[in-house]
Amino acid sequence: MANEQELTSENAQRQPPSRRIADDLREAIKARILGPGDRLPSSRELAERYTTARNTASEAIKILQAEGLVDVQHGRGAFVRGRRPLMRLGSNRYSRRLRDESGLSPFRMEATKQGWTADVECRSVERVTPPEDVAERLNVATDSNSVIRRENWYFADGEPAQYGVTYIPWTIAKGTQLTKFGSPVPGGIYAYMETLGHAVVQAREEITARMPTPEEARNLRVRPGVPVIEVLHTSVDNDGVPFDVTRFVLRADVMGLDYTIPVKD
Amino acid sequence: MANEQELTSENAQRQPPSRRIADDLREAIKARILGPGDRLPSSRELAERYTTARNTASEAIKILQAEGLVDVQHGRGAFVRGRRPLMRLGSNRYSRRLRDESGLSPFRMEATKQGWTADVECRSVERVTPPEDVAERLNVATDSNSVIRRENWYFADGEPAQYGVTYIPWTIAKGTQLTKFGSPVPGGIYAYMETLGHAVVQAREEITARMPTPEEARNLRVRPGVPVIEVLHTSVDNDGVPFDVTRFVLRADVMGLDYTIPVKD
DNA sequence: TAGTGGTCTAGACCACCAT
DNA sequence: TGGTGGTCTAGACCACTAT
Repeated sequence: MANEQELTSENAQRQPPSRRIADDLREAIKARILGPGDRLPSSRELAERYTTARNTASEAIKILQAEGLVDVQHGRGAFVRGRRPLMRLGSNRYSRRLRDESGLSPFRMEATKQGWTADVECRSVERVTPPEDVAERLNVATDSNSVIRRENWYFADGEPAQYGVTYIPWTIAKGTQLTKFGSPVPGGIYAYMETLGHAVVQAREEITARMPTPEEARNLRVRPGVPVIEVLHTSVDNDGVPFDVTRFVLRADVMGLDYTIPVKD
Repeated sequence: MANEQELTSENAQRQPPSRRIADDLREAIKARILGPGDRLPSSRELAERYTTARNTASEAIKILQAEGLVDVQHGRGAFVRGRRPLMRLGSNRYSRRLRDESGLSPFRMEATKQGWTADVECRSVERVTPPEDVAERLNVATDSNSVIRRENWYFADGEPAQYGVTYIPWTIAKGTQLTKFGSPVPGGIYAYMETLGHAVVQAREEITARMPTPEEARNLRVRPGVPVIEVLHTSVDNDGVPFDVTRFVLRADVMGLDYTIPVKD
């Protein structure tokens, strides 16, 4: 149990009690009086200590939760979050040489290299009409079944870490393994696409961050206060033709991105 | 004013009322019954409509706020958020040619090209001891005043969009304009560094996302429910020497990143 | 079973915004 | 001024976790 301390401070009396309590706790966390993994005082305890209603103490804890500082567990308590493990994606994840050396798909390669167990699960493969932003990048029509959609889920040490929805023009996927469920070859989709004459020569990645939808929160098992990173990836082959767009959604508490880019003159 | 509608639905009776209200509102937003900019029913109105306490209705609105779906304004109401403007950073932002053509620093170049007015404000320049992760990347000692720290704030159309804290080894900055307040030349720091023999030949950018600290939220003026993107940038010159590390923090509701990367074999 | 968080009620006061 | 959100109180019941 985390030890007691003089958590009180005379910060801004004009602040509402819930903020004040949150401030005190935040300071205690920063000062390492409450270290990673430590349990915060219970809401009842805080309420008593600050002579407020329990509601108010709960509000304070919610504030820290929304800041991503603590991890609240029903029936157990609120715990100080440890620093993020930060698993990163390299920028040469599509390099053929690296793939050939390891025989692994990009995600498996990154994960195992960093000491995680990796699992990839194909959830669905269907022919659909693409969303607008995808259609734009692939140069396909938005009003017909012009693409194959493949949904994959990625796990690190058994925990969901990201998912990706890949769109491939039907004109490319037609009659190939890409229309079938599961990975076409052990090396992943890109290894297979290369045998079809589409090697990744250039990639564009558009990155945004946002809060997860409730569905994403449920499926990725992210707790409140953890954002997701969305990466819209486009692969371009040696003819300058975009042949795949994938929307990745990563848990920001587990994953980050790491790019090394040459700067042209 | 947003019009009325049958917002109720018989979704999961087992859910707490606040969730149920939030679900209904979320659906209405997705269905465009409540479009961007529309005002949600007030907490009092919701409470009456669902026969709950106002507290409960407020909770529901807070849920949507935390999801980044609505923007709550004190004394005015809760409004449906529009889609993000998405201002993006190019990957060749450090290209010398582009800089020479425009005479602008990277941020100004990006912003003006996309139709924004750009402002950059130098907040402070001091000699300090670097944080650990920065020292690691710069190969400097962590226990002395081994770096110059420069803090810049960036505004798009007058609104804060990001800030950046740059660290440069003292051995490089010593005796140069870099130790002085403000931008050394109109083209920005990198234009100046190039005259010192340090051209950016390679850049590494490590990207994570998280919720803002209260201080960041205040200064960047982000509303609750909006994450920030953190970019740890490292510049490497033609001798392979890292000569600058900058930690950028971007508002995720205004900015995104856009990388185009060549994939080597 | 005792302790924890989750959520609710009913009413209250304050601060902010528009008119 | 009347409507809006922000927050508080005091007490209650439920669900989950540990023992």
